[in-house]
Amino acid sequence: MFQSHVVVKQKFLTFPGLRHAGPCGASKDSTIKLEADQTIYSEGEHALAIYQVEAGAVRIYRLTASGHRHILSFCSKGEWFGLEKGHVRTDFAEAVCETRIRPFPADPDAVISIDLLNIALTNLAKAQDRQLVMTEQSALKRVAAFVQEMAERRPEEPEFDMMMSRSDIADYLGLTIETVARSFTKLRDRHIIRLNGKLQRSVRLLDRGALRALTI
Amino acid sequence: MFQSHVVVKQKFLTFPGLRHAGPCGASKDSTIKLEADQTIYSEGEHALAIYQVEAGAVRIYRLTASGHRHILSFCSKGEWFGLEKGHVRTDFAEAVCETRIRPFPADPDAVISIDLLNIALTNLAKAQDRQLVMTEQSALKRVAAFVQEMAERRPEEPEFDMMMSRSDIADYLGLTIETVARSFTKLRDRHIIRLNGKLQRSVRLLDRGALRALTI
DNA sequence: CGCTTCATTGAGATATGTCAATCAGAGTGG
DNA sequence: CCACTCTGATTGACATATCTCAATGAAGCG
Repeated sequence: MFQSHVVVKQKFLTFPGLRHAGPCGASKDSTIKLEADQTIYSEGEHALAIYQVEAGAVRIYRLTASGHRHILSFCSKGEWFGLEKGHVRTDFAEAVCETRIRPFPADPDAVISIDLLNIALTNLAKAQDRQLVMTEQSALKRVAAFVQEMAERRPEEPEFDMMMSRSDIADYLGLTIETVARSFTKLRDRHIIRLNGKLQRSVRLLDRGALRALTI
Repeated sequence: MFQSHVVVKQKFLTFPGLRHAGPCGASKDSTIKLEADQTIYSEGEHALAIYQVEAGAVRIYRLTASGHRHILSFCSKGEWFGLEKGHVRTDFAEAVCETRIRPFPADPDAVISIDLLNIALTNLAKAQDRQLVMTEQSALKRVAAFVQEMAERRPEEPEFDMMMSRSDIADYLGLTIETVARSFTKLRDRHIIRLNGKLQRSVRLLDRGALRALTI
């Protein structure tokens, strides 16, 4: 058992984000710029920092013993990741696309102002919501829930870019790439969404009601 | 944004567990005795307390809009539940069998000693582990993972009682009762477990290695 | 133009859901 | 004691959704 503040001090003894001090590394405002697929941290590493996404998206995943990748969550602007129970990373974090993140905080004293409990509870709530989505048997519903989740992150924009590949989505929803593609096709054929762009990752919502109906 | 300690004080203004002050209610050592299936709290209620299980087991679940029950977690001896992000319950908590729980803490000053962050992170880690189990496509593997989870809670005992019904297990693993029963039969036929008792809820592990192999 | 990558589509195999019947144990009442 | 019922678990037969394997399509790039 340990107290929150003790944990904090243990976690942030050293300046986080050192591995990113390359050409794509931290600028003087302490944000870190990442290219697509660049690793932020890996399983087994010492957990030195938590991060907040400033732009782009991050995937948090684990590798099963059988070598399958399971994506636990996607984090986009404003969301926090990297808060762990122990001092060792249990998962991997990578940029989905060109991304900017902020390690937080470098200063052990400043960290007291971060509400770690709130971050943990927010992530817990999301993990629980996802559990419900995963047990929805229908692949179409899972994909619909995913689109809904992505759409909610940009409530104002009529069209948005999902950024992640079909493979990412499949590993997130526990489906195969083919089933994900078929589900997107169904949503398109039912005039619920329109897909645009080279990689069909740009989504325009045509029928929010129908989408929402699928997620319930 | 709020600080942990502020949350604590808001959460515990009143003495928790008032609804349990019946014949099965709190004794003077503040533990609460519950019969099987007795409700601890329900969705929509004001969150007044967190709880620790002293004996028995508790199921935490949600009801989907379509009326399906999804069990988020089972909590057994020593485990904490009822810590929520907001002030309103988002799920239901019920005793699986005859159960004893301790509301914690009644005193706003004593609560400071509870490591809420640790509880939240423990629950988060469990929720994430479960995500991996849920996306294991094979029903047999999910049931094996469930048996493994139950067995780990009693590492010393050669035989243990699962307490929960096939229906509970199905709602936990995102399967049907029939598939759960078939999976248990397979585990029995492969001499991995032996099932005993009227309701076949008592499990004796015959081949831990084979069980573990299924969960990987 | 060939090559690569990512997405889509098709055909067949398989696991799980659905519906229905049966079984085992406990309790109840005659 | 025996028939009856009730509950929870199991088993069977069939339908179907998703996975698997394979082919095709579309866009970018050397």
